[in-house]
Amino acid sequence: MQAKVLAARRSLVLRVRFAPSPTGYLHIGGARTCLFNWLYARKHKGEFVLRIEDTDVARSKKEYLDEILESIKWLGMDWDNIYYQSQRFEIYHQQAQKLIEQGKAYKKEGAVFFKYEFQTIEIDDLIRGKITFNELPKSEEVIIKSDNSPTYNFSCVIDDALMKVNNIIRGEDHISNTPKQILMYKALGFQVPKFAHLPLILSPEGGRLSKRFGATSIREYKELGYLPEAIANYLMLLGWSPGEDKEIFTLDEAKEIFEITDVNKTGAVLSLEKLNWINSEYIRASSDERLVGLFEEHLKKDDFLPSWVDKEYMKRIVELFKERTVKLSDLFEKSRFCFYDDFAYDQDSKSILEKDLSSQVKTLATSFSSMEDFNKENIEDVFRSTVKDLGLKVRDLVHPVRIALTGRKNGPGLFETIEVLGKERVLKRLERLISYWEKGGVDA
RNA sequence: GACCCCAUCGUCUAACCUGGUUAGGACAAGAGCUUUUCAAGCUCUCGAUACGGGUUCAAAUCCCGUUGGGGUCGCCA
Repeated sequence: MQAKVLAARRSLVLRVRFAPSPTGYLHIGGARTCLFNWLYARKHKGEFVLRIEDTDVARSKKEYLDEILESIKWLGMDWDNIYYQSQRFEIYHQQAQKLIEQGKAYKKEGAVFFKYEFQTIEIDDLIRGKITFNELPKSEEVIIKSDNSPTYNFSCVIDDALMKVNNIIRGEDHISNTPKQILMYKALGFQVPKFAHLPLILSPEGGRLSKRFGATSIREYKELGYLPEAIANYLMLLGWSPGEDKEIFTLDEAKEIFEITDVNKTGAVLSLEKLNWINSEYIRASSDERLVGLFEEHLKKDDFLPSWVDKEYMKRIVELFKERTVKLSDLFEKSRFCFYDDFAYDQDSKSILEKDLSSQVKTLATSFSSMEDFNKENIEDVFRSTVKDLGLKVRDLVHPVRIALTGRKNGPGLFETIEVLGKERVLKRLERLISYWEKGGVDA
């Protein structure tokens, strides 16, 4: 009795799944499909199942599986159940046998074919409404291959039916699989689930996101320095909107209001510009501690971090660059001068160095060297009064000094930069600029 | 080619379901303010209902067609 009640409850609860194949890394498109499934399950207090479609034993790899699972978690999702198709071959064979016995399938050339008759098929799509197929290209379909493994359409139907997946949310590229699958549901005596076909993510050139487009896997985006919340946020925005002109929102907020029926029908072009903007918003909103952690992790991985660097120093660098960081990789790139002295002066900054100001910079260095409390405010006071005494404008010295300290003409505020680098290194770098002028424009 | 899906600024979208908005927002672009540069921030500008027919007092919104774009046509998933 108890079991019966449980079984009834089990079929009532909303159940969705994400079914990745471990033959590659988790793709941007797959991640969004996963996201929408997860959101829908959480919104309706349903169950989110992960089903690993590893029937292609030759192409499936543990490395890919691990990465897919890790990416899903990294983006902020979890799952209630996980199944592996490679462990369920027995089930597929039983179901195929059932069809053979009923005369709905037959063996040929070592494979099992499912045979069906033409009929009009209607899909009641949660996103698109009614989709009608008036004809089908074939009249039979392989369900068990000659190597005994099930085909995608067959194992998919069996599993969705037996796992009681009652809402199938997947990419639009599966629409044309749906009629065959519905025929299989019916032949096997299973209840046909509801379908929702998501629009595809398109590349800016039009067409599918392909190899021509730079990064396609979640893992690559992580390595490029995108934050998981930013990617999840951006992906949700592709085809769905929380309304009220809201664009920056978390998974937690979305899972309260997400509705699959609100998803758009139109394919969405991936825009790195918008992703970058969202990422920069999240970076600016991140705590310094978190950024220091990520920064450190990255620099250690590349064996870049000098041993004298401590957490406090990292934090000051983060403060310096946070506001002008789009991706974490920018932070890594732009802050190199904070760790090493061996940078060259940028080609396009050399024009600023054309005018020889060696004596003025010497004066500045002297003023700096006699300072006791080398903090931002004092540095600014000393800098401004020195410049005034020299009869110069602030900008006359700011630009050359920035190049001396960072190698570039653009960067964070000069006085903050001077403070972070510290007196010793600042003086050393000013020396270098002076000798550059004395040697007639040759960098040491 | 056959079958199927889709159509609002360059891009993502709101308004579409339940016809009545100066068709709104964001990214990008351009201009300005601020300023030691860059960035950020603030202000402003540019910019769309693919086309043609209906239905209706009224159409981005409903219907039909055209055009355009996309997807699928594997013993891959």
